[in-house]
Amino acid sequence: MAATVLTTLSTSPLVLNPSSSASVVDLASKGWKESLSASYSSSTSGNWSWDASDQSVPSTPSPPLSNDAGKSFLLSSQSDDNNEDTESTHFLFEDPIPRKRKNSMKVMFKCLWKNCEKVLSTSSGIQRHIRTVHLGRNGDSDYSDGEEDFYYSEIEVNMDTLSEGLSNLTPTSPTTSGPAPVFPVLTCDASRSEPARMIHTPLSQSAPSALCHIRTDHAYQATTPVSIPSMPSEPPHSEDRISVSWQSPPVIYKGLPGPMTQIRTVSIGEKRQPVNHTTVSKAHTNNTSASKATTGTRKPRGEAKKCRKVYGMEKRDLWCTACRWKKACQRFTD
DNA sequence: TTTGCCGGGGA
DNA sequence: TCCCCGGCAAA
Repeated sequence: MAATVLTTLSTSPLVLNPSSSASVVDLASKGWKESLSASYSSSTSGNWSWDASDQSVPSTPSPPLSNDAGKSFLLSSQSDDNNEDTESTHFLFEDPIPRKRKNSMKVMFKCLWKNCEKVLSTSSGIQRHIRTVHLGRNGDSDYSDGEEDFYYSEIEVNMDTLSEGLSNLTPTSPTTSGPAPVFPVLTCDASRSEPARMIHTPLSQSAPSALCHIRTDHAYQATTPVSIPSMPSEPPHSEDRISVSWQSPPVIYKGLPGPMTQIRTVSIGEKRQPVNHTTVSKAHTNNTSASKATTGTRKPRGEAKKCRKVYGMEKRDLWCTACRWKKACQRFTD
């Protein structure tokens, strides 16, 4: 294995700096074995535990990556900065599409299990955590049926503000403002594995609003039955169950004071918003919902289906007159 | 790119 | 007043 790695490294164009080869050799000779035997942190007290040693990714849908090539990438990146290795590993192994790195964003994986806020830096780590701690499975086995995917979510953490956030973060109240977050009610006690998927709501509903912007990757997984490895014991309703879990996302934000962009707080990367909101301060969180009014008196587009959407262009005679005249729909009002 | 609809204008 | 449509902005 080590010889293969070294051979790959010697031919890899990525190793441009000869001075780094020493550490590479060092890592290859003694470090890789340790890094492969994933020792996940089983601390239950800390909400922010950093699992830097875990680099095996047993059950991700990533495209197959050559082991040798992956190792060479991994080792060469390790030689640069040890703190970066988990991210670069994640960068290489987790995402088929290279993630845009903005400032110092870091992708973490947060356990969504009730009363468990464990955050790990690798998906395999969080999967193993869920497998062993919550699902009661053998932690040594890398076998995964994919169920763990439903119990953790990917979050992006701005490392610039993480240290600040850590000082304020408490296990019981991770929010700084706004309504108390509703953590995912997975009803694990009733019947854990089966209905949990069905009940699993879009993750943004459970987003702790202080530091995390939870991506809705699981919505994709939920609507894509292919992504769930088939299991012999899996009941035949799995697809029905999965499709039910996809609710219309805008429902989540009803009753909240402003557009959804306003409930996102500041310390997380501004992925969706253009220039206007990037410099907003921490105290400037929820009550800026009127900022959109600066664009004019145009009322925001409603969520309801309109005549055009419902009937289509070919049945335009069924539209309400307002829709026919390109006015605000009167039939499907909001 | 599609969709909702404002604002304006013709009949 | 009815009807149509250019064009803007949100999705």
